[in-house]
Amino acid sequence: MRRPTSRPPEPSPFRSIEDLRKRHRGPGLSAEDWADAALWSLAEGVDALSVERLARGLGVTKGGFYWHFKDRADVLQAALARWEQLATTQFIQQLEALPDPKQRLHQLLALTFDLGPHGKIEVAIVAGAAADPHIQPVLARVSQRRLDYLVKLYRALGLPAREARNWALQAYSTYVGLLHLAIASPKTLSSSRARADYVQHVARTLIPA
Amino acid sequence: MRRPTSRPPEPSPFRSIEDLRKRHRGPGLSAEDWADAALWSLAEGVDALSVERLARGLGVTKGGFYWHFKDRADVLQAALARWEQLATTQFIQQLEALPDPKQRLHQLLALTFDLGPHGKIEVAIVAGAAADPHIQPVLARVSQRRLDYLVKLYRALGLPAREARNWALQAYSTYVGLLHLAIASPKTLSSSRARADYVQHVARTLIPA
DNA sequence: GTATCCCGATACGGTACCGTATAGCGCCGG
DNA sequence: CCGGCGCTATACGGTACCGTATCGGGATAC
Repeated sequence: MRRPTSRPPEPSPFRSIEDLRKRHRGPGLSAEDWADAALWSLAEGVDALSVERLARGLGVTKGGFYWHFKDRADVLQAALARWEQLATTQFIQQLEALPDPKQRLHQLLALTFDLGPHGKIEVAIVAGAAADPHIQPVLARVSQRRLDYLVKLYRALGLPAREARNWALQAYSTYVGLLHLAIASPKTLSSSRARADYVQHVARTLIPA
Repeated sequence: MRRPTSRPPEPSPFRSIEDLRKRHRGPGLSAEDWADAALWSLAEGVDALSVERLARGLGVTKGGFYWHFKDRADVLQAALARWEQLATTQFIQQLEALPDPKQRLHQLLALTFDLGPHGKIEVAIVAGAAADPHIQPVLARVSQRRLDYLVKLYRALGLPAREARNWALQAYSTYVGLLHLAIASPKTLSSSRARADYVQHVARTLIPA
């Protein structure tokens, strides 16, 4: 690793348009290419993310890796930073577009319980790798932000602080449990019919009013 | 590994009284000693369970390990078999002692939400290592049995099959979510005051009648 | 008191990683 | 057109495991 010239402050997980332009002028891989590959590799488990395996997956040797990153923890952190962004800010901003709190809560359930394209990553990180020392602090921040947002939603429904906290905890726990079931009991809730039925049930019980 | 003489069929995780008597006649370690150590080591994560680390922890070298077990997967399976017993049969039998279904459900919540001495192992396996290839099949069986039992409980309350299934799924998801929070957000619900409050809330919302 | 069983010590070869060092190639700017 | 920048290939030494083989010693059983 020499990395003598320019690199942005690095917590920002998305590059600007200019950066995207400059990309791929040569056949070489950028730091973002490695970080992206690392993020997708994370879906196979944290242990699956190894420098040499990453390089093999990209069709190169690990030679260039240490030009971009200090070590394995460095690229892991970069990948997790991108996920953290996806998992909190971006997601919350989507919901903030809706006006009615109750509507937001419904939308929240519909969105989260219908695992999207990033679902595999979400499952792998939250339900599958929570105990990893590298994951844990990131997960702590993500959970906190999600819980805080849920509390805010329930408070907007008119609930007192303590009640809102309990509802938020329960709602988030239920969500995490669903992620867990994707691993522990994949055939349960495999049919979209059963899923829809379950979501409807959860929506009834998790929205107090 | 020679292991030429007696060893029981091995899925049975608990030894008989006679076996316990015969134990510790010499300073040597028995297969159960290794399996116990493996189970406790599991609380530190699945990767933490390695043959040589286990031996170091027991103050010996790995020399004798392969006399008892075929390989690492063998002792892991033995440890998980013991946990599977604790996590399903024994637990369910405790509850079956109570007569009233509703009472059972309350007791279930009180017991599970107050993580006992085996709580660390439960958290580590269910919330921390679900994705591990060795854990996954065990976890699938455990989840299935727990869910089946919950469905049975809710049906005993008079709910139709479909409803009971949804309630059972939600109840178990909420429980798994709590385990997850022990990792992802340890300081939340750290005070027994907040825990009790939350359990009470959950009891209210997870018991339909 | 001796044989046998149980189990630990030691040593070995193999795999999969890690991080470092160094040399080389294509491309782009001057 | 050429030097350096960006990136890669190769090679190396180190760590932590794995599973195997073999020797040895203490306890027990007879």
